[in-house]
Amino acid sequence: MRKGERTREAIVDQALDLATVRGLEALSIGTLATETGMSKSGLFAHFGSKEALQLAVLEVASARFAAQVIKPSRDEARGLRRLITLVENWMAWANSETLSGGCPFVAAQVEWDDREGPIRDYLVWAQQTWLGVLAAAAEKTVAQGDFRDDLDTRAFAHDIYAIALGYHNAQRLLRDPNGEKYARDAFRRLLKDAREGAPNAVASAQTH
Amino acid sequence: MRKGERTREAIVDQALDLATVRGLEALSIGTLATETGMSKSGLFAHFGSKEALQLAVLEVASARFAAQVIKPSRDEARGLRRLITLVENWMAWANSETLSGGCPFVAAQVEWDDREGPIRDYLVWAQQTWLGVLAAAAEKTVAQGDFRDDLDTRAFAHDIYAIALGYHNAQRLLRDPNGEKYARDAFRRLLKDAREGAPNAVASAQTH
DNA sequence: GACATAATCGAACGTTCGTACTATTTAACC
DNA sequence: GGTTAAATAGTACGAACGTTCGATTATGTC
Repeated sequence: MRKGERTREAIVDQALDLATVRGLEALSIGTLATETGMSKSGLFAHFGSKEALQLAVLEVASARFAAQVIKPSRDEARGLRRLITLVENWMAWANSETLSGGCPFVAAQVEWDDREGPIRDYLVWAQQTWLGVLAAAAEKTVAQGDFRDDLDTRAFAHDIYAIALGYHNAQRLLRDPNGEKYARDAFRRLLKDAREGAPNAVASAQTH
Repeated sequence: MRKGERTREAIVDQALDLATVRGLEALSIGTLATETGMSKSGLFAHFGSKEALQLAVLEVASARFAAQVIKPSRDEARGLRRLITLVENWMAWANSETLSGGCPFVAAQVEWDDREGPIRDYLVWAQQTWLGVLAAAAEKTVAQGDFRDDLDTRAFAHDIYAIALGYHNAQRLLRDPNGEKYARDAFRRLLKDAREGAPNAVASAQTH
């Protein structure tokens, strides 16, 4: 029972790598078997279906995202500080060298936005969860008086997500050297707008 | 020579429809043949390769984009008016019922951002062109004094694109009823920021 | 209407796909 | 170390993939 889990993990790791580059659907059991040095059937036995393999890939991607983006942000004080760290970590994640093909969720979300089933459901759930984390951080920032209190935090989270999508596109497709600058400027503007009229607006502006 | 062109167009039209839903790579000659009531080989003869078919699909998508988004904007006065119309038309395009699977470029861009070849090249060119159109409209708006003259119009175009990506995601994947509102608000903020300190800032604000 | 050519079809190619089954090897436990 | 179960390999499957080729039908032209 031990060996199986280890190889399964190794398979999924490699599968994630392959999926970020080629896409989650183009991920094939045959090439994955060759890449891992296993037989097709031996590899297949770990999952039972391609869909289960794809879900396993998304799950390990979620775990990595949580470990690299969300978890380290807990070192920062709740509120604005943590919110900024979340975005900072997110940008690093999208550019991570361990994800040779960019953020796996961005690719999968576009791939599955017109299909029904458990994969799509998982993607929606994952993104809603992530937007919830961002919105919660914004909520806390409002409570601390660093954002104005009529801020629509769901909209705010959506806007951050849009910035990240633009960043991903500029980096991955256009290879625009200004991509990072554009994203940072957009985020700064978003923060400024959220701060406008906040109780601590002046003090907050001083620390930045 | 006439009949061939007609059927070819019909094929590509149907192919575009299929590609927006399933993706440009998942577009298969077999299913496309069934869907059009043709034989696989008869259909194939029109293109000579799958890649040529995919390029043909992108070309017709470009033509439609030009016809539905860019061309009608020429009825509007150059500058801010036209810029707003461009974005307005773009949002309508992304939601167009003729594109049952959303904007074909968004899907293809994510699909090909990690692959080399003529398809990727075309996608980059198409997007650069579109960003150029947006930037040119912004440039004109600056020249007319409706935007501040230190505005980075390339960055501005990028930001609009990011908003559109967020809009597409909210509509297609999340099916968020607030998606449109979020996008419009973000665009309004972007305009406001570009207007800040512009020569005609007050007059411009009055017309909105 | 005959002729040339364009358009389409039918059948088959070799691969790869996901999956199913049965062996065989390997690892875990007493 | 032998036994049992887990893990992997082997083989095969039907279907779909893009592509080729030769035959056949439809079209446009004189």
